[in-house]
Amino acid sequence: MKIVRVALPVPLPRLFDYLVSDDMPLVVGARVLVPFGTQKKVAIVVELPETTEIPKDKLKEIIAILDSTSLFFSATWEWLLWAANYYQATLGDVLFQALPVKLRHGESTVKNDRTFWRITDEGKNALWRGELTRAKKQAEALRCLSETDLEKGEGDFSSSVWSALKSKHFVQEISVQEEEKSWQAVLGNIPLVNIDNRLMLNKQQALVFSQLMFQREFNVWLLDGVTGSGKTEIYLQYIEEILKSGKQVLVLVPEIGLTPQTVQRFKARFNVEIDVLHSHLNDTQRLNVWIRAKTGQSAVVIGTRSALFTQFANLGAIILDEEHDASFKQQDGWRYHTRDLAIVLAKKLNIPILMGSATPSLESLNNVKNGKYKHLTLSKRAGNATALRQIVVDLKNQPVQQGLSQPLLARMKNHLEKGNQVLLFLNRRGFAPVLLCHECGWIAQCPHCEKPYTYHQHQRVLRCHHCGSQKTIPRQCDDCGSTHLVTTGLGTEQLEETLKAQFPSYSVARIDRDSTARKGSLEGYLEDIQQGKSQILIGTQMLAKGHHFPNVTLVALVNVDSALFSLDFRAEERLAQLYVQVAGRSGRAEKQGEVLLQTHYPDHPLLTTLLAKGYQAFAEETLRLRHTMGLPPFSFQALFKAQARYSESAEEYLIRIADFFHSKQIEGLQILGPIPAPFSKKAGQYRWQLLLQHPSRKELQKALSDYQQANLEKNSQVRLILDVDPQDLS
DNA sequence: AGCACGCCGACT
DNA sequence: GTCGGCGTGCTC
Repeated sequence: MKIVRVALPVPLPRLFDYLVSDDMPLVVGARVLVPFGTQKKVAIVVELPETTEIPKDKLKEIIAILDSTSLFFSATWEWLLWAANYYQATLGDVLFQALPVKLRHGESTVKNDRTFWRITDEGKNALWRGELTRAKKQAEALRCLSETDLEKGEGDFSSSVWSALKSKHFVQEISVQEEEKSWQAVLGNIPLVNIDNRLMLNKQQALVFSQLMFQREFNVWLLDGVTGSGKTEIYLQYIEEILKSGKQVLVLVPEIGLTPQTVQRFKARFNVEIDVLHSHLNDTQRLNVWIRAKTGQSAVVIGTRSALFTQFANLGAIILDEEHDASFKQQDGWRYHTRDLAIVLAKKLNIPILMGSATPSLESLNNVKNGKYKHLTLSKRAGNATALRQIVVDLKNQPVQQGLSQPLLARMKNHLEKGNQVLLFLNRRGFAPVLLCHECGWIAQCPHCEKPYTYHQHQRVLRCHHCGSQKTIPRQCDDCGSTHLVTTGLGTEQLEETLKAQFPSYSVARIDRDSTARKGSLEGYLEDIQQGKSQILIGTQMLAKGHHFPNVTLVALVNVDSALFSLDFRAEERLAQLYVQVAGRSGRAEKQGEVLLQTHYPDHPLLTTLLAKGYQAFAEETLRLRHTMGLPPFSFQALFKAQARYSESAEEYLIRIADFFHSKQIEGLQILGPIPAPFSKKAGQYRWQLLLQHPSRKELQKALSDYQQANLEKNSQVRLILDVDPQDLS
């Protein structure tokens, strides 16, 4: 008997040892079926150790071997082990999340035969004679089949329709054994590219492309291009080069970027197999894409963050669009950043990664500065665009109704009466309310941290989320003595109500996480907007990306102040990105576009820089500020989040962790907190957080692994999440 | 995460 | 009397 060490899909930070008879062929990276407690579980072999510390009588024997070879290529395997270590995740979590659901449950990696519905002669006759008048759906399905076979599970007919047709012998199941042909073999002599769809590059694009086109080795390229400057065309032509060299390409896009139009543009360009990993796929379809990529049948895979874990027989390049996008950060399970992991993968595979954005993250711009990334710039818009009018509304001393100023209401009325659409942005997510003076703009700040206090409505206190101190709500402004103190921050629902009352003759659509929670409902909303069914649109960041609304002529950022004075140091960056994207939305059509910002601080230096000099200048100034304050990217962070039924247990747990790090006396390590999380009570659970910060990534990593090794006593009452490189501090 | 075990309340 | 609620503890 030999020993086999496996990872299991359980949230336990350790591996488990089993026995297997000597003659059983077993390799690292293969799946096995093991007894676990009273149940059977699929596990992944991680090691074949000589010895074990587990007493022999406790070791159980594995039940079965599920794979004869590793499921992972060796570079991918090393990459996943690295990722688990870096993000302090369990190997079980990482390895299992990297597999399609069907493989997690032990299904075979050999693709099932595809089954199709085919019409029978009886069915044809029935259709001819016009039977099935009482079963409209069945008749419709038959009509579809009379044209072509339909794959099981495809199409919009329910399974009950098919089973009814089958029992009438009108249809039969046809099973097709699919050949595993590489995409090149399928392509054969057909030309790779549909030349008709290839666009002519302008001078600037051609310059950028000439730098890229022969790149085959690891390098990070940041394609910094304004909206409409033709980034996608650069991607397409670069993909063409990679495909010509016989290699595959992975294209990663933000959640919102995977629209049918985007996919269509890729499919229309190339005559090769392009697989799309979108949220509507079922488990079988996902498994098929995984198999097709791993066996070299697909040439290009396009998908959102989880597509990063697709394995490729021969990957030649990674393209990551909208590099700055927040949806690339996985926020549950193990918390990885798609961009950062993609770069590590590219390095392991020694292939180039091309990232694009009109508003690159400050992290990436800093990496350009220090020479880690190569910078490519597209500054010219391909089409002609009308200039955008910027309007800043100073809210000081303005009558404001539910966050809406008179000038804004007047502009809205004006645009609506011309038959145009109006878009209001409320960047509520991640912003905590602050208390400010409506007359002079003074902000209630913690005297120790010089950070704004967070306004807690229920407890009627101001609390500093940096040091945890709190104070009662002042009645007067410290600067001017005015008693007119207001809070920023209002929800999309509240805004919707107000607007419906203000503009009763127009229809209001609200688009945020809540209203689009249903799968696919976003697409529906977007279509309604395109068709002009709603005139007033309320949205969060998700509306800003990639959608073109030709009839939107006024875009308003309702809530600029909460971003300028947020606890989260990234709020300004996000505001700037939102602003630039929004500006790109409007003014693309023939109609003159306007962008309106509401603020108590029209003279805020970052705001004036952004409006007068643009994103690049804003980014440089913000980076300088981050540098002086020692914030990322000039330091590295790890955030412990604790959730519990009782506030005290969450707090105490984090205090114990904080004490551990204090006792280690690590030079340069900042231990901030624990403090209550900005929205500290959610779903009956209290949330606290503890932030670690260190100027060296290595040192921070060392501190974290010390913590992991110390194996502090757990508290089953408290749920703990560790977020390495958090993107969201609230 | 599951799942068993165990100890208390409201029901056929 | 039992069914089932969810707190606790364990998984090689």
